[in-house]
Amino acid sequence: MNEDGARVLVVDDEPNITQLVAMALRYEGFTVKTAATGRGALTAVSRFSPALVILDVMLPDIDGLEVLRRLNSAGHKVPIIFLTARDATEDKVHGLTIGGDDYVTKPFSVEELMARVRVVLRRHGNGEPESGKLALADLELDDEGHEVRRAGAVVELTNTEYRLLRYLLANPGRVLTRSQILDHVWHYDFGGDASVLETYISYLRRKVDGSKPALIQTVRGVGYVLRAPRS
Amino acid sequence: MNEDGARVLVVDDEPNITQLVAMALRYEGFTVKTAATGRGALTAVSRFSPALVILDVMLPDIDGLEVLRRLNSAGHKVPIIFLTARDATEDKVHGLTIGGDDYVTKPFSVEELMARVRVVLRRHGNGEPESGKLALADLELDDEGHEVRRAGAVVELTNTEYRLLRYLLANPGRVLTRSQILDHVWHYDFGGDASVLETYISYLRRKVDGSKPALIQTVRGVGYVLRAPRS
DNA sequence: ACCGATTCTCAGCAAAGTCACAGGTAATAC
DNA sequence: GTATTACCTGTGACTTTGCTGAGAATCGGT
Repeated sequence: MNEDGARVLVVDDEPNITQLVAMALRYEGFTVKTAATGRGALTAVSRFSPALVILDVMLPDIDGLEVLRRLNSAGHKVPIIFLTARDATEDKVHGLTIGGDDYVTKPFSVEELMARVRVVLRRHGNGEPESGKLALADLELDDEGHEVRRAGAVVELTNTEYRLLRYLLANPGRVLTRSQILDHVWHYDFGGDASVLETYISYLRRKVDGSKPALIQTVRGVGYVLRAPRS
Repeated sequence: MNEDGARVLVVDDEPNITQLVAMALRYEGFTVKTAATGRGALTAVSRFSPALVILDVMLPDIDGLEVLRRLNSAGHKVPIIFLTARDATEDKVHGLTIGGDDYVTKPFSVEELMARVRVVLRRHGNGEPESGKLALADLELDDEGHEVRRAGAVVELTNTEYRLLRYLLANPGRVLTRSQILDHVWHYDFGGDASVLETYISYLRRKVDGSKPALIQTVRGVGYVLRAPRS
């Protein structure tokens, strides 16, 4: 997927999160290391020299922004994606992430974070050499422009619709269970009614499948697949 | 089947369940340990370091979700499949299954649970390197796409039909007794009339064998086999 | 603080799947 | 050949699952 797998360092004090993120990154072919503290992050950066750091702002010892400052003054130019709670600090992070950096508010969905990772790595010429496009039959999805086309015509999607479609499209012909989809596309602590998924499938069908042959297929009792209509 | 047999830990307070599940897993080539309590699970994880834990949510001492939390905060990165009653707690489980985790509602069928085990282990790159496909003569079954083909043509099956066929196909040429089949394919507490099986064999014959040479064969007084018609 | 867009809940409906039953057919025993 | 048993399959009631519309809650931008 990535030639040799770009190196990514994930720093968070909750093992839940590092585990979740590390797994998703490995699945996409990256080489991943994790750390739980600011100090740990600093040493890991110099030892592991990652192409990207995913860094929680709140850490038990040195906070994430301080880590950024120290990395900068030590001359390390690694891009960072901050993880931050959705509150006032958000603005502070905003101000400081002027480099190639970015930030994602907790709780995020896996698809959301992976999207940022792709953007940041591409911007640094480090990422996958892939086109950033997914396609199946006459359906195309372009990550760069965040655009979807069916038979050449642009389809306007909301963010959630887009992430859902992207996840399905990234696994063509493979049945994804409800819980897999909910785990990838919805916030990791989403505790709500699992029927949102059905609602969004319904939205997607209306917008993407419309009158055309149906690509989004239900596998009753199991989940959903995206696949070219058979015969 | 699995190279050296990945280790799986099964935790439930009903010995019935642990026995049933352990047996099925051993049959598939896994190395299995069981525990009956949350504490037991925690120590077993550190001693046995399984590649997967199957964990009941309701346990006499520490509940399953708490076990997950403790494992995480202890830095153990083992994926978990939760067993849960089909009620409101289902949603709660969702929020916490953020890793590569999954859940199965009780009462489940063995085939159902094994399907999840395969998915989770594959997702973690731990599982069998197998293709996820089964075949016999011109009959193919593809787990990823949940698709069955006979002589290349897709055969539309319901979920129960699929599980039944899969079980037969996983044991080609081997006669499976009625009770074996009922135990594997139907919910473990299925108390109904054993003649459902005949009904489903009938469905399968119509859909899979159709006009073609019959692969599904009755062994009168014993059970059923799937085997290539002998000349 | 407002307004529009988006996300999510909920409930009713429609469709599909599951299972019990019963009468029919085929195999086996005597 | 007939009786007996095991198995097959059509019918239909019941259950489960998924789809969709309507509207409440939330988010985001001005």
